[in-house]
Amino acid sequence: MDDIARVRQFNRTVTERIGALDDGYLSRGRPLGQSRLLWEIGAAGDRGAQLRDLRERLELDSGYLSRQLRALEADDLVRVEASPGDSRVRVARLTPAGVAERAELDRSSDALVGGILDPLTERQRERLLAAMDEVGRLMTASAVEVRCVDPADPSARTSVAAYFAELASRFDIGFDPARTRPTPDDEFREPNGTFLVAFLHGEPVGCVGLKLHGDEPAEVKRLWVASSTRGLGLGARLLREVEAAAVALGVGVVRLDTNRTLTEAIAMYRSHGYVEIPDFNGEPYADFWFEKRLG
Amino acid sequence: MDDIARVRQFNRTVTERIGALDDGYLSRGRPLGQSRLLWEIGAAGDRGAQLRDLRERLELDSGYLSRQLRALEADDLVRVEASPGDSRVRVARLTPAGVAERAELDRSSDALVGGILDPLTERQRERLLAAMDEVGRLMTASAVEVRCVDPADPSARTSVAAYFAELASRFDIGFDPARTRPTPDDEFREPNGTFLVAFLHGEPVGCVGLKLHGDEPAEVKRLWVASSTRGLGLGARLLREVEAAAVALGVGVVRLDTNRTLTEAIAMYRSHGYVEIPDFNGEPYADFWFEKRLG
DNA sequence: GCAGTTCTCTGACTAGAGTCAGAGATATGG
DNA sequence: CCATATCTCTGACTCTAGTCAGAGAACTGC
Repeated sequence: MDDIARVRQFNRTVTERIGALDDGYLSRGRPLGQSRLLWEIGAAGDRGAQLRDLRERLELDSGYLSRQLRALEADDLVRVEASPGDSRVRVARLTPAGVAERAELDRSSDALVGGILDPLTERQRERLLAAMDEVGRLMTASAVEVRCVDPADPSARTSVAAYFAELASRFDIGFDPARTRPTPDDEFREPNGTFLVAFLHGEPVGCVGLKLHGDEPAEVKRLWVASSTRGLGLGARLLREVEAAAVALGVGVVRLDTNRTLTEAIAMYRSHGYVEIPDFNGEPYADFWFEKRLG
Repeated sequence: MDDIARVRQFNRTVTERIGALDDGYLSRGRPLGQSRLLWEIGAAGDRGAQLRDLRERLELDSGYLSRQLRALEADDLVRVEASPGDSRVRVARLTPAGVAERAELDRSSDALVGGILDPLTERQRERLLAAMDEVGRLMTASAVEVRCVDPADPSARTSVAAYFAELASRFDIGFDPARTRPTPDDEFREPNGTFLVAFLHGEPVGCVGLKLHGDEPAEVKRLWVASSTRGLGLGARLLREVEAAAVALGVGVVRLDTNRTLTEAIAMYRSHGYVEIPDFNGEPYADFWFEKRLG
């Protein structure tokens, strides 16, 4: 059976069994959309959910959301009030009856999950859960999109800020961005370089910069992966993509520096064909320097 | 994270990514239901699909199906004709345009699957596919339902017939049901015994019989698993369930006989606590006899 | 304080999915 | 051949989901 047929087969089996999980919501005699909304509002807890957040998260039309909320209010499950700060914004909260109803939804969904797990032996269950984790992880990995982005773009800014914060927490000597060798935005822009950001559901979850040095080897910098997406092979993917971008810009050799506390990164560089070289840039926070010949 | 949360997490990730596969059908500007129907009719090939089969397989209302077909006929994708044998029954076939359209649907669905697989490395892809196979297999296993059934029920009859056919093809000396020790239906009925059938999507895919012998050990017979559902642990499950049924009927010890060519079965008996004993029943086709003390 | 923007709501739609009752044609068992 | 069952079709519905335009209140920057 070829790859595509295997995915299709998976699709059939899974939608049939997992689709039943939605029935748990339907079984409470409420349209699916309203149940989902109820669940989502409850997830926000006591401080309530702002309507605009709900709209964005569930991708609902504003008129549609409004009507759904009205229906839930009519059943006394939800109360919608103006936000204290900005009274254009409205906030939805569950009533006690709504909280109870949501708990009930949870219970019937749990029961359906139980219907999948219960017929299995302990060992089968463990294997199923492990395989589910693997599928989830790899499908998430494949949902990540890497795009070339201007270094002044908000997504690049937040990525670099997160990168610096990460360094500050990992380096045994702390990290002060002012002490590192500065890289103006322009050096990460073509034709001087490039900057890639990885997005998952529209949120930046990783980045990498490339800085050209004329005929000298180019430099890979700011390689960062959000802690929420570790273990998806995203670091390696960013490295591959930045190398491809370098090749496209006519680069033959890339270099980078790294700190001794970033052990996974060091291992990754080594396993991707990077070889250690002497200090080439005098970066104060670096302990190791690597180089790779491309193509 | 507990088991249920893991399943939920899987559900979220998978429905989001896999749900996109349905969009491939929608993208052809036709309602999803009609595309699915088109696909299903095409799967039946040249001899066409009987409407009643389609109705059952897709669980459609007869009026609804009729209308959908009319729409497909209007687009000249499908032709519906009376069945030659029984002209109440009607048969749907794809026109050449329908065949082309179905191929197009396949292609756009392939492209979406590619969108999941392509961003991954070769190794990740292999791990994803293997995990998908595992999830599919175990979810199928958990969808199997084992029920106590009357031995004269059609599901029991077809199971036993398949069991005999299997023996005939596996035994090196062939198998003639007339030569084996006969077991009248009544001996598989309470209070003389019981008969369990495993169902998957309503179809029998396995069975096992239990025959009491008063104070003597009870006998497990007709343990069969359809070749389509091998590797799901269904044999072990039937064995567990028949043992539980035996205990419920007050049985303390069960026995069974088997043929030397059924090596997986023999291995399974051993690993489930069965110990070899001398011939206890003189069954002509048996080479090994086993016993297990229950509870 | 005014122009423009943001946020929510209402009203008026469309489309797909599915249900139900009953009619009409065709087979089957006695 | 007649009563009964099977199969498909039509007409008349309902519900959910979702879209679009525009009104009105509240905020923001100048």
